[in-house]
Amino acid sequence: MRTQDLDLVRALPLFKGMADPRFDELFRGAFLQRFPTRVVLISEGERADFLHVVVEGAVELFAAHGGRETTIDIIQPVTTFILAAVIQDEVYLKSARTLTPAQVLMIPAEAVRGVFGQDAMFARAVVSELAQRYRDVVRELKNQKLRTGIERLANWILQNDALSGGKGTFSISSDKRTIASLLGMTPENLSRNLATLATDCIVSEGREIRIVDRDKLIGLASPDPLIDRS
Amino acid sequence: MRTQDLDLVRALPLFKGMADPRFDELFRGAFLQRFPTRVVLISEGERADFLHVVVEGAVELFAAHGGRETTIDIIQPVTTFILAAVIQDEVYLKSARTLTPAQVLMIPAEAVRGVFGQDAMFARAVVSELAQRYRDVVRELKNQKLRTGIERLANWILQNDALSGGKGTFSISSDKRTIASLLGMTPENLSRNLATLATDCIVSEGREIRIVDRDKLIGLASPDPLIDRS
DNA sequence: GAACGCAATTGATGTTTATCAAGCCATGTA
DNA sequence: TACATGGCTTGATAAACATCAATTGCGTTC
Repeated sequence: MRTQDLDLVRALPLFKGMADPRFDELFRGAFLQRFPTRVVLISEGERADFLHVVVEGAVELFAAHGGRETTIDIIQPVTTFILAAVIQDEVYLKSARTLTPAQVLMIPAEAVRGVFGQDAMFARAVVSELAQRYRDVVRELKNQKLRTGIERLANWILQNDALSGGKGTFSISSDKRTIASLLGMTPENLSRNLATLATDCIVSEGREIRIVDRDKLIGLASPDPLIDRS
Repeated sequence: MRTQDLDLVRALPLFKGMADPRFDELFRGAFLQRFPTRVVLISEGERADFLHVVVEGAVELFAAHGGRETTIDIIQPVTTFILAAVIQDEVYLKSARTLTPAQVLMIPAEAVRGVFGQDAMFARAVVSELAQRYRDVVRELKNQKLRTGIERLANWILQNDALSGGKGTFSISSDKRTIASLLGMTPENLSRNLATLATDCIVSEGREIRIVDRDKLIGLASPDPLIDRS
C-alpha cells in the first residue's frame, strides 16, 4: 500500500483521532486488494468479516429480492462501508461489487470490534459515522417516498453538479443502468426522464450532462436540505 | 413518573449498562410529559433539543415535502427516538406527533452528549442503538424499492401478527391512513389491497385482521430475513 | 472497414399507483 | 330519532412507471 493511500485512510474521520498503537493494531491484520470491474466483494446474508475501505475506484452497494435488484449507494474513495454490520457482528444487509477496477482495504471485523472497546476516540468516531450514515439513509427513504422519478433525477443532477464543483457540467461516473437503479427507476425511464429534462433545462450527451437552465431545473427539483445532503 | 415506568426506561438497552450516577445526571434535567392525541412533539428542521422516550401511547414519525407527507415509523413504548440528531447536535430530519394520548420522557440533548463522553458503557449502547436503527432504515429502504404495495402490505400483516403473538389475529393500532402512509401507498389503495387479500388469505373487518390462509399469504409476501425484522 | 456485442434509446402497451368524486357506515350529538 | 361528522370504501379516470420489442449508436475485435 502506498504511503499516500495509507495517509488518506488514516485521515478519515473514522480513524483520525485514534492513538497510533491502536491504528497499528487495526491494520496489522488488514490487507489491501485490487479487484477488476464487476467483482462481488460481499454478498448480503453473509457474516460481516471485514470492514471495507474503498481506496481507489468505485463500489456499488446493492440488494436483491425475488428477481429484482436495486442499487442502494455508490461508494467513492476514500470511504468505509458496512460499518454497522461489523460493529453489530451481524450479517450484511447489502451486497457490494466493483463498478470499476478498484483497490479495497479490508480490516478484520474482530480487530475493529476489539479496538472499539479499547479506544474511546475511535468509539466516538464510530458513533459519528453511524449517526451520519443513519441520517443519510433516512434522507434517501424520504427521497424515495416523497418524490417522483423525474424529481429524484433532477435533484441527483443538481447534487452531482455541486459535488463536481458546480461548473454546470459533469460526467456520469458509471453505467446509466446503475444510476437508474440508484434513483429507483428502470433504465428505460431514466432515458425518458433525461429526454424530458433535455427539452427544458439540460443537455444530455452520452455520459455528459450540462445544465443550461439552472433555475428551471431547481424549480422542477425542489431541493430540500432535509432530504438532500447539502 | 411512576417507579415502574422509570424502571422500564432504566432497563432499556440504551441505559441498562450505565452507572447509576450517570443515569441520575441524565435524568436530573429530564421531564415526563403527557400529551393528547395528534400533538406535534418535534418538527423536522428544528434543532435537536431533547432525546425522547415514548413511555406510554404511540408516536408517529413522519416527514413532509412539497405538499406530500409520509409516515416513516410508528414508535411503541418503551422506545427512544431521534437519537442520531441528538448525538450529532443537528436538526431533526423527521417530525413526530402523538397517535394516541401519550407519555413522553424528554432528556435534554446536552445532557445526553455530556454523559456520552463520560460513560463508556453508555457510548457503547449508543453505538448499538444507532447501528440497529441504521440497519432498520436500510431494511425499510429495501422494502420500498424492491416490493410492490401489496407485497409490503402482506409482509406488514405477517409481521404484525408475529409481534402480537402469532395467533393469526390482530388489531390495527392506529388510523388506516397512517398505516397506508407507512406502507407507502394512499388510503384508497390500502383499502383495495386489503380487499384483494380478503378474496384469498385474510379476513378484514374494521381494524381486525385475521389470517385464514397463512401459506397463501406467505407465498404472496415472500418474507425475507434481510428485509423484514425477524 | 465489416461484423459484433452491448448499452442506451425509442415506441407500443400493460400494470401499478394516485387522484378525484361519490357513497357508505359507524359513532357521537342534538 | 334525526342529523352531522369523519374514516373508510368503491368506482371512474389519469398519471406514473414497468415491460416488451425493436432500433440506434458506439466502441471493440477481427
